[in-house]
Amino acid sequence: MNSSQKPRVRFAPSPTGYLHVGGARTALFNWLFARHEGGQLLLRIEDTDVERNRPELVQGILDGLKWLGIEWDEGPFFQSQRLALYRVAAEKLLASGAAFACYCKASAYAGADSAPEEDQEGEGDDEGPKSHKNLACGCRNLSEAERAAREKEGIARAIRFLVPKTGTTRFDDAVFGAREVQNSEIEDFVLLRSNGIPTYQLSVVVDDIDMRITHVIRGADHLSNAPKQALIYRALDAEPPIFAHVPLILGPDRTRLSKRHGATSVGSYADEGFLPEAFRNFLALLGWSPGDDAEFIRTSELIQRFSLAGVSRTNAIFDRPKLEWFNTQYLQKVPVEEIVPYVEQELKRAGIWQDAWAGAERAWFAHAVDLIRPRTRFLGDFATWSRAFFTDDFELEPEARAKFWKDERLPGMLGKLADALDALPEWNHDACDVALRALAVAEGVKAGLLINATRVAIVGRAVAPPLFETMVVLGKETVVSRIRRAVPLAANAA
RNA sequence: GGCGCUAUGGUGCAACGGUUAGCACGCGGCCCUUUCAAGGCUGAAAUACGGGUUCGAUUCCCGUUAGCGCUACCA
Repeated sequence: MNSSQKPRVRFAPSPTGYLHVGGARTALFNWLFARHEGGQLLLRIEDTDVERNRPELVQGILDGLKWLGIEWDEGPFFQSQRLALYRVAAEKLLASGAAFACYCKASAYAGADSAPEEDQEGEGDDEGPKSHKNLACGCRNLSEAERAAREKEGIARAIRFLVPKTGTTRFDDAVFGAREVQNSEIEDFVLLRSNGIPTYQLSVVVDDIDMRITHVIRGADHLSNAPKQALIYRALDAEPPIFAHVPLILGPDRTRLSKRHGATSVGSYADEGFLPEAFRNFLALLGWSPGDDAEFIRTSELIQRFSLAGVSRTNAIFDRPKLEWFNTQYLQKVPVEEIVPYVEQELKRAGIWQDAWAGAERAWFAHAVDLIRPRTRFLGDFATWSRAFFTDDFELEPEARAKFWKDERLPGMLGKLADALDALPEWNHDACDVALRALAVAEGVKAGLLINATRVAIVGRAVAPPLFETMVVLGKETVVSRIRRAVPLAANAA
């Protein structure tokens, strides 16, 4: 009944690029907040910039959110399909006197990239739009006659908000506290462009009112937009929501994250083999803290502990090594069953998946994954260095052969080992262990020499799980034949 | 330039007037050891600077500096 009391938040990306780390973090905070409060999360695509819109990017954003495990309760809504709503609001504001018609020509900035930068030091400081505080547009003083004249001329009209010259505007921010800004510092911003399309300031407010959004959680780069929006809310007879501006995520060079920082789209992290939950955990701790030293926090607990009060006010730098650390932690600490599906996906991608592993050999598969995972860093590791666990089609790493097949007695010993193992009545860890060590004693070598050489023979790598457990997982037949196959190769190496 | 926000080791966070300033990543060392990880122990490493307020400041106030944001008919 009182579901209307529950918070409603939204994630509102604009399809001008892929879903990047910063956006993902904003989406995550919105989602954690909604789940924690038992509220709703809406997804809204802010595609009012016809110039830079890339409709084909929308799907990528949705995919990124899905990979992250962030599900929304309503939407996606597209602002491009709600244009009438914004025009009505703009007209209403015009009629009430809160806004005025502007006939200035849209500033000629078509050249997109910043012109030569006004870097001349001693400029006359009286020219140019940003040279001084002439924030009020001249059109606000147009007489009725002047206005009519321009209309007659057919000059396209934009609608600007008539910002009061005095007084202050206040709003609440759950992160930055109660804020108050001088109206004299706010320019007469555009609400509706001369082409009839609303600007961000208008559409965001109209939608947030219409969608009954209670908390606006977004990047701190919008902090200075909040007062303008609060002005619109009140002019529209609505109460502003509670804002929560979260600090920005910067690249290692302390500048805003962008393409030049390499992989910044969440999709690239999926491709690299990160687990969504590890990524979430990492992201959650960028600009938020549960209040204590906890770091490995599973998503369910993140939801329980999330609070806007824990959001910090300082920008955070994206630390890739720490992200990788979280990934290894999840790869090895979470119950195996949880990562088995990801490994399955990975092996399918590599073309070495066998359906039996999801059926009759399910337990075997989980065991193999469990054996391998302590040394994995990315999901891809299951199809690369530990490939030999799943297919006979694997390479014997040259470096591994060079390192562990130096001794010229090895070919002979490997042959004897294969025979001894083959003769084993029982195939288990201890039996293999005893057989190998007995041979080492008989041959007068350290067990380590044989162990390392055998590891290379059966999995092709110097870096792999403990040998005897590996033997058990691989099975007698495979182990024996791989060792025999290695004998001549070891002879060459030595 | 104007307005605003921020400021704890290299990085991410704790300490919300009184701690030998804590944890984690990364880096070094040691242990463990069957390779490599993981794990355990351990070392180096921080309150930007200057003024206040206070018995006492990382913490509150002011200034400086630095970084970031906004300053578009982009979001």
